[in-house]
Amino acid sequence: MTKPTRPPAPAASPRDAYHHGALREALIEGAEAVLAERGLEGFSLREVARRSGVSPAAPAHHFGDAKGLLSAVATLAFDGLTAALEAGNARGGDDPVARLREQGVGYVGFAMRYPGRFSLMFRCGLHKDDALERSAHAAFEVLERGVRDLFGLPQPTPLSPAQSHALLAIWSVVHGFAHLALSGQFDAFTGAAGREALLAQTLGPLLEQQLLALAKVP
Amino acid sequence: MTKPTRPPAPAASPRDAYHHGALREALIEGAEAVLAERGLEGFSLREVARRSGVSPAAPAHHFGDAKGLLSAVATLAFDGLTAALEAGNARGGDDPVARLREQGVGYVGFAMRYPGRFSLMFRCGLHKDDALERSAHAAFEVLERGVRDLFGLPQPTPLSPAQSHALLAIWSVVHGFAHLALSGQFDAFTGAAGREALLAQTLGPLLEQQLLALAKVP
DNA sequence: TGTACATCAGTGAACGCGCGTTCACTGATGTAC
DNA sequence: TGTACATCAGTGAACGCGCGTTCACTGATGTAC
Repeated sequence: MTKPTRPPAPAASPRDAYHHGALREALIEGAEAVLAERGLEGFSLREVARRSGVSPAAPAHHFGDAKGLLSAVATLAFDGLTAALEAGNARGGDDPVARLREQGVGYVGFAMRYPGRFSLMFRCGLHKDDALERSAHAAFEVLERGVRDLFGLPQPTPLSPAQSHALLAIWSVVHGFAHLALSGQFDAFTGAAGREALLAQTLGPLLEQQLLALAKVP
Repeated sequence: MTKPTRPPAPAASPRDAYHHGALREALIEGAEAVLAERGLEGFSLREVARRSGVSPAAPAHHFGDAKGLLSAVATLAFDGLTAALEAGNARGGDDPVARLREQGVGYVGFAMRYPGRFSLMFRCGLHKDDALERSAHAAFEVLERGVRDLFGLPQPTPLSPAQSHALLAIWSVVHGFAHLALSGQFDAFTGAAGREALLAQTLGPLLEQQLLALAKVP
């Protein structure tokens, strides 16, 4: 969420039918539940309203249309991704390679824990308001900072072409890995170990290997 | 398509309303048009029937349900991807790095030329019949053969763990690049040059750099 | 070669359903005095 | 502190629409004789 507008607490009393107080939060929560359970295909404003216990017209009244609600969810999702990347950074300690590797593990871990949010974030056709752009940019910046650390590059210095390619390569590899893992393409590789093991046993070493190789580009 | 069942030629005469002769092909073509224009969200059997000039019940009658039709489209799409990878191989000449790089360019090029097909291929919830699995496996095998060439590894030899990771990394990086490019995430980088320039100016060098680095893993 | 018949691919009108949207309304809240 | 009133967030019944599916049908094709 962009503004920390904390409503006066969502009173559960049935007499608060009007002026819900936390309708926005309730609708976002409902939308996430629908996305998680039915995916974007099965998403509808009426279903969100049903889960949130409000009238069928409430979501459109509050958010304008489905895109508006989905954009709000995507904004929160980007904030969650940023947090996951920061947590990876922290896990990585002082080694720039380990920090970036753990960022990648955090990226894919986020995607696997919240497939609904993840599929939404990179979907075309959202509203792309300021809040969404800002949250998306914040996530990207964490990744870029990690790459700068890898190359020992201070903030204002522009990345060299090869370094820019390395940045896009790292983003692409974690994004593609997440997408392929979610669509079940790796199930043949992992077998009974399950998708959870992918992160520790496959993605970690894979990224380590790639980052060590890329760290040497000019 | 899995079987080369060539129907006796789709006569255009309006008296051939019954026993269309090429209903399967017409429906697949219609489905691709709908996917390209409206995406998977806007897909419906009725719309496909409308475009194909057949009755609303025809698609379901022939394919069982939407999944059946989409699986047929996905199967053809995997065949197209295989062809794109093979074409890349041919462009690459004798250099294993160049061959694999051009496979990657072919992969992303296919995704950008046919976004509807691409988004469909890695969607969960298709029918996963034998034909689909075979076509998907064929595409993967071209990529795996390219990686074997990179490492100079003959067919029966199993890949080392690091080499398997390299295979997954290459698949992930092209897949993620395609997905991010299609969702417009790279537009900020390319600016006016457009997405077409991404392939030659960014993806090629990016893959070259990554492949040279990966070629050295044990 | 010609006739009778079973098959089954595809029709098209009708169905019930869930959807987004409309619209007159209700009632809690905030402000003016 | 108390009253009157404007505002507007949210209601809920109703709408028209496109959807997948149903079902009795039609007519081209293939086989039997």
